[in-house]
Amino acid sequence: MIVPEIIRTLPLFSGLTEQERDTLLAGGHLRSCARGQTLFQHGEPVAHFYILISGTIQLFRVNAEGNEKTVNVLKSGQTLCESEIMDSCRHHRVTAKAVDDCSIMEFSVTWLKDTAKKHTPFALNLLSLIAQQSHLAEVEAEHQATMSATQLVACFLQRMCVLYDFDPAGFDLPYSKTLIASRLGIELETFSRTLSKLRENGITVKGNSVVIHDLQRIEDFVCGFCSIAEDCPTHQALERKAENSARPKRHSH
Amino acid sequence: MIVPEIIRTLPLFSGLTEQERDTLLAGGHLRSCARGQTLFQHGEPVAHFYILISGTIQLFRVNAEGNEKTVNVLKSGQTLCESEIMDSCRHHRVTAKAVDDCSIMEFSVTWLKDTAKKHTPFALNLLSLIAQQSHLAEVEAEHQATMSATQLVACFLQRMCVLYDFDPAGFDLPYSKTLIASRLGIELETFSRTLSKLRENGITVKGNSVVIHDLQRIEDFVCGFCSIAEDCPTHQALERKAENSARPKRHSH
DNA sequence: CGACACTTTGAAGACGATCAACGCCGGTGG
DNA sequence: CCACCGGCGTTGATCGTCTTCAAAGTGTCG
Repeated sequence: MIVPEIIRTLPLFSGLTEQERDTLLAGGHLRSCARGQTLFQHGEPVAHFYILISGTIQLFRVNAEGNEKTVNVLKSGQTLCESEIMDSCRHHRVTAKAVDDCSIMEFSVTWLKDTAKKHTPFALNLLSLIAQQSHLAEVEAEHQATMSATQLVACFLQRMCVLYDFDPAGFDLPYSKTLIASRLGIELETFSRTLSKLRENGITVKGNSVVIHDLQRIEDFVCGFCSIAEDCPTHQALERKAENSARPKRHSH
Repeated sequence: MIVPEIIRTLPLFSGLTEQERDTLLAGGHLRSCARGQTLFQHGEPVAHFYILISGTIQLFRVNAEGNEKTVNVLKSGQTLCESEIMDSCRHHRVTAKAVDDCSIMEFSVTWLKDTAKKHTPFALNLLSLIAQQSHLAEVEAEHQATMSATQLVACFLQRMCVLYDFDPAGFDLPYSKTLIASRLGIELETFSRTLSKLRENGITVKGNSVVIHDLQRIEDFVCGFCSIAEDCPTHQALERKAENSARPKRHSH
C-alpha cells in the first residue's frame, strides 16, 4: 500500500519505526467522500477512526430549531472521532460532512483501541493530541464568553495563518464566509459587518482575499482579551512568522 | 501511607491491582491549601500533577483589563494539570486558587509521564479522562455560542445535580453566586436577573437554596438548544435520577 | 452597632440577532 | 445570446438581550 505523504509526517506516529507504522497503517483503508456527502451523522453508532488525507470536513450539530452550529472545520492531517472512541462514546456527537472532495483513511474502532494498548508511544501521542484539542476547546469557550464578534473574527484570521501556514500579508480564505460565521457562532450578517470594523484595525478583506497589515496591532486587539499571552501556541507561531518575514527571503516567486 | 477513600474509587486507577495503585500513590504526597491561597499561577512553570482530595478549587485567567474569567471550579476527586503535562506545556495556562480549605495529593510531572508510559491501563484511563474533558469543553463552547444567559444558568443547575449528586427537588449552591456567574462568563447582575426568569420556568432560587420543580420542563428548555440529546451524559444521569426518585426510597432520613 | 462582602434592583447604552431588500455571480435553459 | 434562477454576501432598520454604572438591600462577624 502507498502511504500518503501527509500521514508519514503525522505526530501521531512519531516514536514508532517506519516498519511498525506501515504495519499499523495496513489495518486501515483509503476511501473518498465527495463534496456535500455525509461521512457520518449525529446519533449513528461510532464505527471508525478517520485521518483526513485531503479536502475539508465540517463537523456540526443541528438543534431543535433546525439551526446548524459548526463545531469544527478540519483540514488534511487532522483526525476524526479519536475523542469519542477513547471516551467509549457509542454514538456520534456530531455530523461530519465533506465541504470539498475528500480522501480519508478509515480504521476500525478496535484498531485505535488496540494500537493505543499495544504501542505506548502511540498512546502518548494520542494523549498529547487529545490534550491539545481539549485546551483549544477550553480557550474557545473562554473566547466565546469574553470576546466581541469583531475580536472573534480577528482571532480566527490569525489562527488561520498558523493552521494553514498562510502569509499574513496576503492569503485567501480556505472556505466560505457562511461556514466561517457558523464556525464562530455568529450570524453571517454580523460577520460581514465585523469586516468593515476590522478595516479600521488593519485587516482588509475583499472577497476571499485577506491582508493583515499590522500583525502586532491585531495581536494587541485580540490578545489583550485573549490573555493567554506568552504561552499561547498561536502567539508563538505568529512571532516566528514575523521573525521570518523580517529577514530577506531566499526564494521569491 | 493512608490512601484517602476518594482516591480508591477514582476511575483513573481502575484496571490496576491495589498493590500497583498503592505503590504508585506512594510517589506523591499530601498537602493542604488554605482558603484563598494560590496553588499555582498563570505563567509559572508546570511542576506537579494534583488530585483534589477535599475542598473546592477555582481555575481562572486574568486578562489585560484585569477581569477574571473562571475557567473551571473543581471538587474532590478531580485532577489538575494532566492536560498541560501530557501536552508538554511548560507553563501554567491558568491560576488555581482554593475557594475552601483544600487537601490535595501532589505528584511530580515525571511521575505522571512515567506512570502513563509504564502502566497501559493508567494511560488508557488518562486518555479517557482527557477525552471527556475535551468533550465537555467543546459542549461548553457551543453553549456559550448558542444559549441565552437564562439557559446557561438552567443548564448549570442541572449539571450541578449530576456532578455533586444533589437531589433536584432541593439543594444548596456549593459556592457563591459571584463565582458561578464568573464560571458561566456572565455578569453577576445578569445572573441575578436570570433567577427571576427561571422562576417562571419552574426553578426557585432563594439565597443559596435551589428547588427544581419540573425537571422535564427544564430539560426541554435547555436541551432544545443543547441538541446533545440522548448521548449527553448529563441527560442520561438526570434520567437515572428521575427513575430513582420515582421509586419509593429505601432509607429516608 | 458598624464594617464589609455579597447580592439585588433600576436605568441607560452597546452589541448582536433578525427580517427584509438588494447586488453579484455562475449556471441553465430557452 | 439573453433571461432567469439560486447560492452567496452586503447593507439597512428594528428589536431583544446583556453589560455597565449607580444605588440600595441583606447578611455575617467583629
